[in-house]
Amino acid sequence: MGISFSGRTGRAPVRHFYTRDSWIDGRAEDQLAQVAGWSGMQSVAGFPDLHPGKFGPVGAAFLADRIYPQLVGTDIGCGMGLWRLDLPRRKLKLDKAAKRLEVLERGTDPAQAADALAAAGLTGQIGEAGLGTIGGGNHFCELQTVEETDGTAGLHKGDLCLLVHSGSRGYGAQIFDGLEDSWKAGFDPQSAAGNAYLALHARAVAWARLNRRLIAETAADALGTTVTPLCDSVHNSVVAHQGHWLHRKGAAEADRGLVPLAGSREAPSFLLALPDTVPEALSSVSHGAGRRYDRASMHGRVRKVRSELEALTRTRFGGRVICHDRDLLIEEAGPAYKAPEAVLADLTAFGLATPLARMVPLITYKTSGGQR
DNA sequence: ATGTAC
Repeated sequence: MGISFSGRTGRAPVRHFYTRDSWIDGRAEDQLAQVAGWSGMQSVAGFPDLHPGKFGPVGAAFLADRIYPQLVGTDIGCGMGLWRLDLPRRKLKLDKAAKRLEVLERGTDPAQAADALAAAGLTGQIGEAGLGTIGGGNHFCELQTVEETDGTAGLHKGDLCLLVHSGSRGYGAQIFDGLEDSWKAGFDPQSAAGNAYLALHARAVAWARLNRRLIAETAADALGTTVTPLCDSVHNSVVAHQGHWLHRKGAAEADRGLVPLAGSREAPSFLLALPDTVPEALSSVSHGAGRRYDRASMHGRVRKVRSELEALTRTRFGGRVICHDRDLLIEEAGPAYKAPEAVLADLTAFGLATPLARMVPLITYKTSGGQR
């Protein structure tokens, strides 16, 4: 028994929006319960892509009367954007396109980056380095083709799309790392520290959004075409929500209409429509399939012989994976992820989402760089 | 997650 002076005492309610059909790591559920006991926590929602994270689980939303930067993490503003490519499938030569996407390695050139940042209202102390680059980990730029759709989102069967998963690169990390350790672990939103963090957080979100757009535009330009934006959804952030602070960690915004649900290089992705009619889901929804196996354990699941590594660069859709970093190729292999179909089935069963389109990967671009 | 800490 204890006394808390910050609103709710005791454990916040935890709602999970998944069934036993979506494989959930018990350690992630332990993390969910643990965070529900943090000071000022009001309500917690876990989604079917739930998996363990560093300070708390990924694939969850947390409503609190305090701000917890560590729940957002270092990659403030990370998200997924989907663009339709103005290029017919028949004009696409896979290997040639894969080669052309190597321009993504360079990022936006400094002069153009400065202009783009200024146009986005981002001036002053702000990182230009890294703008227009994908980054590491689970980030990618994926060329996909629409296999199935009802046409309502302006997509048609056979259309080409770009799904970009990236974030605020060094800029967001610099903001998080610059916080006092005690602030990382939570602070009062009314404090000067709270306001300073929220201002920097807003800049990182804008930076990350711009980054995804520049990646899509650069990729389209390299392929000799242009893009039309469909949606862009942030999944690492904190925003004001019903008089409290809503933290999303690997959870997409369900109050902005459409979001992409990323599959993997070996599984389809979906475009979702979101009714946002279930208050306990905290206006949030899954951002992807979610990890099944952690990075370290993936190394024990792949035999490091040339034939097996080579096989990881070809997908069951006849697609290509461009990843010249051997460790990353293994850690992000298809089997590392849950089945997005199971995640989608749970989301629809709980009334959180309706699929509008199903896309399969043709080129999953990670990096042309060497080993790490 | 990070022009990466140990």
